[in-house]
Amino acid sequence: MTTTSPQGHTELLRPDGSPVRVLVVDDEQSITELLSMALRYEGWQIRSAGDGLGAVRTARDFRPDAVVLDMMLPDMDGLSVLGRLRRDLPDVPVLFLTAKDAVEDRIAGLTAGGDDYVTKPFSLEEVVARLRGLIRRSGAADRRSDSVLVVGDLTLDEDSHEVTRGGDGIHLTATEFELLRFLMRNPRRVLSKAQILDRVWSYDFGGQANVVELYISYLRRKIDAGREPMIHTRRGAGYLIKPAA
Amino acid sequence: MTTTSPQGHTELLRPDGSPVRVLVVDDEQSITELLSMALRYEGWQIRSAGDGLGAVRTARDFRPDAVVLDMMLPDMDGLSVLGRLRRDLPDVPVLFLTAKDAVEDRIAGLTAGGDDYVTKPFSLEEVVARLRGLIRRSGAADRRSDSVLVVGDLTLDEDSHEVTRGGDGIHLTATEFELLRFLMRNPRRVLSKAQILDRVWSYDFGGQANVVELYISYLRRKIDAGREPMIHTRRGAGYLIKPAA
DNA sequence: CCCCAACCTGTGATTTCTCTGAGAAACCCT
DNA sequence: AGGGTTTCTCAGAGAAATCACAGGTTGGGG
Repeated sequence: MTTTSPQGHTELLRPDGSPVRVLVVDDEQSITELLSMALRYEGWQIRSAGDGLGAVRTARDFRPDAVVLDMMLPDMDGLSVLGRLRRDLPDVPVLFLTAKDAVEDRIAGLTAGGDDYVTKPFSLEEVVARLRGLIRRSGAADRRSDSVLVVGDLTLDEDSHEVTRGGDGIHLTATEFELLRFLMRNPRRVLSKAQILDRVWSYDFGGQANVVELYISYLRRKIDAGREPMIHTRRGAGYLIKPAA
Repeated sequence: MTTTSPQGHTELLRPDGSPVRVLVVDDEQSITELLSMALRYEGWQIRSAGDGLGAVRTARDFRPDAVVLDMMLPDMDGLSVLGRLRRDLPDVPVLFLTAKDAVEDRIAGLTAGGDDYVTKPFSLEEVVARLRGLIRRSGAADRRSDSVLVVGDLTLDEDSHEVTRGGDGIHLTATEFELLRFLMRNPRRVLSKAQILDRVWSYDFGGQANVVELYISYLRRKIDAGREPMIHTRRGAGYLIKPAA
């Protein structure tokens, strides 16, 4: 089952129609706050914990549909937390947060059970997309919602990373793909450059705000090239995407 | 009967449509957890036990369609467990886990009856593949789903390990075969290097993640050589296989 | 109708990611 | 033990992606 969220895109719901529940675990409060805010915006119900013990305790009565778990916690290591979580909630999917330069071998085995991970610093779009994927595949959401976004004759497949316009395949880079996904998840809505920067670029991006203009330019070249444009500028406000019609 | 699993590939179901049940027996908890996670992800229902007695007791009321049994248990030796299991469930197929240097001839005798074994450290793809084979042949799954994966003009036979492209036979090494099988069981899906490493390489592999790149390179040489490529790189995301069309 | 802020986009430096050759070590079969 | 095969590390070449910068363009308020 899906319904329309305050943000305008379809959201996942549990079989009984109640919102999806996500537990966020990180010791840096700025991170839990950032994530909580972003995930609530998805229409999900969020709880957070700052350490492993709190996570296990919270999970027990909150019974989340998914967990976002930092691998680096003050009191226990990520794997122990995982083990304890799994004792109470054997099927809950977990999205791990790891440091970019963290030893790769810590990652080993984490995705084996269908779990997933993102490296810090992450972009919110990436976290949300992966979480949606995990929840979708775990069956916690009752609709086997498919992974394809459609706006007009433009399609974007989140599984295969395939993008087509009018049937023609279009190759996008990773950043272009995320930007387009964000636009397509919010069709007909004006998104400011600040919003785009906050969602699509990682939270520690320190560069020039005009990367957004640049990447919009790239996208137009690939998506609107010689066709009825779908990406529109609202001067002073931001950008929006809508069907060419 | 088959249906589409959360992962997108077809899964085995019992004649009455209920999920396949598998009992996992190992004294190392990290192993039972790893296996439970991976096998649940196949859509199967999993119970685990840490010793022979627990295994026999659990089997009695769980009535699994297959058992994964470590030969090295603290309380009894593998053969006794097997004997007791067979008293309650005469036909259940068993996948033995053995140490690499275990006495081969003993195993050989065991597998004569249709059982199978893998050596530790194993790869999850291998365990899953063997289990699928056992369950398929035992008739617990109602469709004798055939053992050939097909993507475009590429075929891979899980029983005979035969691989062909456009009718031509292709010789693959064991690792190449497992990698290709994993790709073909997830066609049109981007699989990250981490996912591939977690599924195709053994759980204790501590090496460089670029073995994946290397083996993709080998596969391309053998499968895509001079033809329309089927293996594609999604830079920054992973690899996927799809029909050349 | 003019001007300026906002926006667009070409260029190229830098960084990141991927591919693959060469060779060492392990393995296997006889 | 010996030769062929397989697995894997290492490292360099090459390709692709990201981004800063800057000059050009546009649109709308005054």
